[in-house]
Amino acid sequence: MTVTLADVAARAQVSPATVSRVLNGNYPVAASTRERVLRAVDELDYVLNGPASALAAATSDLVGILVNDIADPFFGIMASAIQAEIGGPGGRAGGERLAVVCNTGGSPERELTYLTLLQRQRAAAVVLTGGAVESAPHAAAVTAKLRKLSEAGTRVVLCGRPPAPDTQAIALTFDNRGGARALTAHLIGLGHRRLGYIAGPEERTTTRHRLEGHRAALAAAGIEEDAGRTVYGRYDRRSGYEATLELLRRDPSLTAIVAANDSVALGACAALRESGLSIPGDVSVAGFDDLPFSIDAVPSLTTVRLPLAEAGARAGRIAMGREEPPPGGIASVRGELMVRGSTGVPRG
Amino acid sequence: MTVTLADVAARAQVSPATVSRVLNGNYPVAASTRERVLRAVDELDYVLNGPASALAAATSDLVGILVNDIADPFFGIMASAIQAEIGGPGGRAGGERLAVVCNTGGSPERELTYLTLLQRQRAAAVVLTGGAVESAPHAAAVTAKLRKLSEAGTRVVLCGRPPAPDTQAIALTFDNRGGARALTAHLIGLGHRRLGYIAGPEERTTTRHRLEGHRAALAAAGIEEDAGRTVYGRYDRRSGYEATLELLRRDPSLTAIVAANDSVALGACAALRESGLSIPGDVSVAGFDDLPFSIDAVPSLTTVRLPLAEAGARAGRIAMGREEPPPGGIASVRGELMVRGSTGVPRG
DNA sequence: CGTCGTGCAGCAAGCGCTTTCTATCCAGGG
DNA sequence: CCCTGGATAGAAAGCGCTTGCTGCACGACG
Repeated sequence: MTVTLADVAARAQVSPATVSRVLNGNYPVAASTRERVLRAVDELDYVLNGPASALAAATSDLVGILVNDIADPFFGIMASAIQAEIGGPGGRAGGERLAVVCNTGGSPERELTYLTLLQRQRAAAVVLTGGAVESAPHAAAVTAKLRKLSEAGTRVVLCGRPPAPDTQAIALTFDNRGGARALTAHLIGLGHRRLGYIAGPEERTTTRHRLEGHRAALAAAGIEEDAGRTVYGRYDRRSGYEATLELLRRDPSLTAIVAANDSVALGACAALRESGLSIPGDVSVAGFDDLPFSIDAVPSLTTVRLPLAEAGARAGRIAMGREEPPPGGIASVRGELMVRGSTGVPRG
Repeated sequence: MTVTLADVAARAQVSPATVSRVLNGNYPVAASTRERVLRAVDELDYVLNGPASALAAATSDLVGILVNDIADPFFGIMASAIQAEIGGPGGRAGGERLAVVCNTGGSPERELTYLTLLQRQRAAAVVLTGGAVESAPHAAAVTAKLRKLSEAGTRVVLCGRPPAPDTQAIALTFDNRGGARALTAHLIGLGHRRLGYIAGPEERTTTRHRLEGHRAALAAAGIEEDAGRTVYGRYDRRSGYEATLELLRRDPSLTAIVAANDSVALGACAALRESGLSIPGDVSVAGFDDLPFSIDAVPSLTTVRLPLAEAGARAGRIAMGREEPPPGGIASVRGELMVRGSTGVPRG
């Protein structure tokens, strides 16, 4: 029924071994023979059996990209960049690889299961993007998995995710702490003293680091911390909307709101507007990430730009062994403060 | 080095066959035996060799999801919904499948290559999302590929993509024509007579259908068509920005701009604002898709909501054989007109 | 003119798993 | 007490491909 290597060999009047070598091109084959084989492949419309060759060669051309939320452009942009470098089809010539993105939905179990699935497929490389969940048992499980993957020859790269100690994994981390600190410092410099903070989900590294940066800036300015001014939520618009209402209820005198990311900030803007407050006249708002839509918000969003595409591309290249990993296997990628219309001097 | 089925068998003191059966759970195995095997699996930290089992069983648990642009939430949302149904890890219990999304970047070649790669992996199912490129040779190539995939037992589902005749593929198409028509009709009803249209890339089915709907509404209202009022671009913000400037140059008296999608509409809004025109006071703007950020635009965007998540979920279920395909293998999914702040009565 | 090196092609042994067919065991039934 | 059959477990034959090694020309060299 299905065409196999042997069929091609028969048609080209050569041995299966020769066909295999023509297809893999890593062994001398006479030009005339090669041509004959190629013609046969074409005529029979032959497609290599992936599992069979992966089994025989003990390697596969699968590369996994794990993301927390594929519907979020933050991950989409990184995934897109990573994948462009992996080659996927159409990358640079040679070794066609199947770059696949796996959506964990932020769930530790799914993350682990995907890792197992990729291990099962003997993936050539795996790139994990975005923040990690901080629960100790989960972290340990992931570490163990990553170690095992490395041992099996799978290259592991972390992109926008903190390093995994005791692991061979290369890490490209975002300087969330520094970015957040600069952002809040900017607000403080403008004169703000009562700032609300809308954090992401607890137990996420990204959430913690950004919050720490925010608090560091506060502390540096001698502003005492008020636990009531921090609300945890998710990394989406809705969360920003609700959290803002809550913050306003707790303290109507807030003059600025710092959001965990741009989507959250957009939700915050919506809530403020509906509450009859102007931005930045009554309340300044700041986001994080600088996703494409942020510049289109009205007023446009002050935020911290993360070089998502660049970092992704680099991670992809490292995963393919086309770029030297950073010294020590760890590199920190800085964000850039983008001051725009949504932040201003506080009223009165 | 690596643990194999045989190792597990040895440790559990059973035959490899039994281990396989325990793992696949489709053959009676005594409870005590099962337990012993499972313990051995655990102790040895055994991970099934995917390629090997795919080869032996002649099926794999890979499911491919093709998208045009993974950084675009339009696709992200669909992909996410599809994948949630595929199961991926964490779906419903049983057969864990590796749902992978492949980013074609809108390129026909990459689409084809990915299809081949998936065929090579003997994928269990493939879901193609979004519009197709209309070039005849490409369409023929895709059709041939899809047919071959079906023959090989891969289930093929099209989501938000026109049907592929002469193919077994199930199609869930969006009624782009109808939605676009309703949208433009709404504008006409408001009193607009001079409307600009920013289309997507030419040669895309989605582009053509939306444009056809727009023109149908125009024709129905007896408004003569002016080719100069249509500009082609890409499906992104930038394109909307530039196209708007171009439209304004060609005819400063436009009272409305209909965009190919929401991102384009956002770009249009930015261009209008910078040109000193108010929305919808001077010019009304409408988008398409109703992506999450559209409601946050200021003013919020009038658009056509496409049930991306619902359609994706359904496509996913059909791909898994968990839902009956629609009669005839084709279903049309309607959009819903969302009238919001960005459209209004044209100025005097 | 014999021999060795080189360049290509083929042989055959797996890769690790699934699955058909067969063997075994034990409970009942005749 | 022997036979039948249901319930489990095992033996072994591949699945389609890769690759180390062998085989065989042919030209060059001594």
